Amino acid sequence: MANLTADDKRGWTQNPEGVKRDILAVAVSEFAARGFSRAKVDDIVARTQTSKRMIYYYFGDKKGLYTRALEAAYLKVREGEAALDLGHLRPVQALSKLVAFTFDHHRENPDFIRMVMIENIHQAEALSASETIRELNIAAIDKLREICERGENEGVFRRGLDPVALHWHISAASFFNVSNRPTFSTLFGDDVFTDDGQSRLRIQTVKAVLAIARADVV
Amino acid sequence: MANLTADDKRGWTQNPEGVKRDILAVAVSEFAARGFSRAKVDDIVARTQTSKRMIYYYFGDKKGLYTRALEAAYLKVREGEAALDLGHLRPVQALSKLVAFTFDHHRENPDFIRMVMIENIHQAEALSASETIRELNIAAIDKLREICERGENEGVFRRGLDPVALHWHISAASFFNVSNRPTFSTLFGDDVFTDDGQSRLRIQTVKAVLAIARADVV
DNA sequence: AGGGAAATGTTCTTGAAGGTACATTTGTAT
DNA sequence: ATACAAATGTACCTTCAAGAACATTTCCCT
Repeated sequence: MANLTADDKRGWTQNPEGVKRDILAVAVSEFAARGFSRAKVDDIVARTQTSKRMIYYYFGDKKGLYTRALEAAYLKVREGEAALDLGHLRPVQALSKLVAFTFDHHRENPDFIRMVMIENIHQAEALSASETIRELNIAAIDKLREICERGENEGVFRRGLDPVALHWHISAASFFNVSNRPTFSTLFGDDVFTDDGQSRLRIQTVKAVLAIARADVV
Repeated sequence: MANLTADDKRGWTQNPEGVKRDILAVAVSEFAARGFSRAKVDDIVARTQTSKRMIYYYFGDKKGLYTRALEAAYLKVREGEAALDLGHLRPVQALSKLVAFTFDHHRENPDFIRMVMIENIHQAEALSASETIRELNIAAIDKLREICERGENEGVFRRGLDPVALHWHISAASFFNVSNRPTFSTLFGDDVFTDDGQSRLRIQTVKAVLAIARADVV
């Protein structure tokens, strides 16, 4: 029963890649929803077309599956980011667009956010071990660094602007917006999470980041 | 062996309040460090002067202990905030001070931050059930609301400024700074977490929030 | 002083969940 | 067509950890 594409009249068909994809997709969703310990291998398998056996066959153990799921989540998100083209925009516009995009992109990928939350709870143990992910993120910041350089050269951004610090600010808002929604809305209501509220927050976040970057803001 | 204050020559002395405090303090630290499922009741008890029996006697079950630990963490942090006096400052200075204070205060209370992270992973289940905590937070935002009103009246802040949205921005930076340190430093290095880096981030965060609030920023 | 309630110590039970053993089928190379 | 490796199915085992049972001591009230 390990076939995802079609046929199964009798017995089963081998489909290693399909099985792996199937398991990984469910694992991301399950780990993201419940965290490492609360996610149960049996539950993951139940949402799969395959058997528990295959998880251990392909991923070794629960920890191995988790690590691969984390990588898969990063890969998917970074792929989405790669589509963004900012090269033709002036620095201020490019930065504004990057912030707004990141804000929306994080909103659209709650599973990714939650995987990162879980990693942080676990002191980034699995993340540290993954060379793959480190490379992905270096690429992610290069885009921002290029904008900073152009902005400085044109004199519209402060000199000595640190792209990493800027990335920190952009991430903080965009990440917190998703990660802390449960507690925040419980304590302060849902207003900032309505469409209008989110739209206001996005604008404010752009303004806040520009205030840090621009040379003409006191 | 359940005495925290002094004597134990033979047998033991009853000390209900001390025992509860002892358990709660360890529970906060343990839950914050490992999350709900990975925190083990036996481990908590091991760091305590009491026995497992007492946890179930006073807190019912693990979940009950967790809820009380969450409340304890909130209480402690909100107490620290209450010490902050802003009434005599002009709005811009008051807001600046509040932001800088929050930034530092979150840094100094990583256990609280981590408890909130865990709550968010768990969809704020325990938080929703706690009336106590809700009240604490309403009080927390009143201070900010008062600053906003004064600032609007003096014409230095925009009209229609939403204190909750402002709180969102302040929290986002201050919270993310602690919550995402493990993954962020793994991916982008420790620079922003050195004393100098943190000092720069704090200044930038103040500037960013002011840019949102002030009437004279484009 | 003594009796009942509150607090604490000690030991055991049990279920869930991660992981393994063993068996079988499918695909592929010669 | 056959033999071997890869892929999958099924059933079981083991351990860990939450919580309960049972026993004892301390405190307070009259």
